[in-house]
Amino acid sequence: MIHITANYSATNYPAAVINPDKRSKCADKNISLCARLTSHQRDEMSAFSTFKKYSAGQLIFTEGKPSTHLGTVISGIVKIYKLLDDGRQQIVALAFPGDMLGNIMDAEYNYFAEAVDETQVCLYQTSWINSFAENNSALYLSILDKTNRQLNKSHDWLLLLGRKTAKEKLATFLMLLAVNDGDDAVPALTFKVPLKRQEIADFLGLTIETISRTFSNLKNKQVVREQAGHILTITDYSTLKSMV
Amino acid sequence: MIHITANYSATNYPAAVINPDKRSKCADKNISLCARLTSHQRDEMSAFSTFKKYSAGQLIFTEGKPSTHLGTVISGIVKIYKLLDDGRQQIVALAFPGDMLGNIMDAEYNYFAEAVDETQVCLYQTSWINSFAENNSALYLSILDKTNRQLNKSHDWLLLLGRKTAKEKLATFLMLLAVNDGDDAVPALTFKVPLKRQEIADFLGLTIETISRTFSNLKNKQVVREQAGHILTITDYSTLKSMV
DNA sequence: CGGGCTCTTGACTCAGCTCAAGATTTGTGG
DNA sequence: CCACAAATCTTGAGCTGAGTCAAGAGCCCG
Repeated sequence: MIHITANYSATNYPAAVINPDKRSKCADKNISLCARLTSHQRDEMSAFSTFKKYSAGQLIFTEGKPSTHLGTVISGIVKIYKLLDDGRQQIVALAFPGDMLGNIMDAEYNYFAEAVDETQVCLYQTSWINSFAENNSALYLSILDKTNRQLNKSHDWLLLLGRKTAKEKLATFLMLLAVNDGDDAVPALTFKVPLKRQEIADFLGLTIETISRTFSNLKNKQVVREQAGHILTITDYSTLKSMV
Repeated sequence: MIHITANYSATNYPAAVINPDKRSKCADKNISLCARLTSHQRDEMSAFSTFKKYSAGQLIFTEGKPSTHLGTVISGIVKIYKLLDDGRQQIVALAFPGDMLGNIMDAEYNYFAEAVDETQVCLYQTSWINSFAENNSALYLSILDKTNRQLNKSHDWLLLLGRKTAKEKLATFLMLLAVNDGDDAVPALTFKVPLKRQEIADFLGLTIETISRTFSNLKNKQVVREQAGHILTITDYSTLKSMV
């Protein structure tokens, strides 16, 4: 662990547009990394956060580049993916508001992070985080918590990729979106599917054609309905759930 | 985070055989969780560790059961897996010596951990770990480091399961074993394949027959050789590597 | 309203699965 | 140390779920 005591000002961040509204600080939201901190510590962290906006398709992190920042998604969705040499792609996670991006243990980013739609991200310099956390171990605990959640989700997805059929994969994905868009424990029955067919394919380890056919199948069986703009409605929740 | 201040003695551990050689403490090994601690802290941790032996096939953790312990593999190999209702299995990770088992953030184990061969594990009560780490944040950092490594490996495996062919999967698996059995940066060219065909299948998201055929294929192409007892020799390293 | 994405659908292929039968290895008891 | 039963592994034959290739339809945005 190298602690670089250097320039903690809001420079040196990945290229994108800085939100002109500087009042919007991550610490203002309860979803950020500082949930476990006191309000004083929170203010301190907030002062060193950078608030940024990315539009759909913009890269936030690049695999192999020096890992300078840790982020928290404030709004929007970020896809985390890896590539094989020949271009085959696998989305290894989706980051929703409250989810952490990057890590403080590695020298380089170990995946690509790309905004799926209009996305707001709060960024901290990893060097600053490391210094600050040394005297505020609650922050380490927060980061550990986020990392552990990501690991659990990865494990679930390994089971999906390795052992589920195309139908089960798509059903699981739709349930995930429903739960994510719902309030508390009540899944949403109508929501926007934020990913394109190709992205869903890259998340589920399938091809775009299989996604399309499987969607058609679900529509024919009246399990889901879809309106223009990828607005999806689950019309037979119990059947969908039983496919997961 | 609930800190249960209770009985820290060596009771309440998962059922198995306690090593009669009580002198063998985890902290004696450099591979344990306490690598970042001072020798004094290490002694303290050591006093609360339980050293246990598991024979091949014995369960160490059971998914869904209360998460009472955090472990470190001292010797042997542990398979971490998840199950679907109908019995389909996916090994989500292999834990080699030095690797951590379990977590301190969740109330229940979220996977099965089973000894692949004769395995020695060092166990700490999660309640004790949480109390101790509050005043020794280096321990949180160690756990974060281990968790982050596991996450990175999971991401690599998601790419493998979602996007690689059977040949590429097996080649990747064999390279992983070679690197793991090698010294430093030099992979071993001859090593024991610790998993049975069915376990390799469950790790790579394939069937036992496909594993067998793919092995035969590698042998026919003189890329590997196999002796009794699953002793494998890589005879054409560059070809194997190019398949990864 | 037109051009470029994105999505769907059809026809065909094929990697990997299933089912089945033997072969080989391993573990155990005498 | 051998015998032999059980477990594990290999191989073949045929099948099938998902991939590939190709064409056309829908839809978004300037």
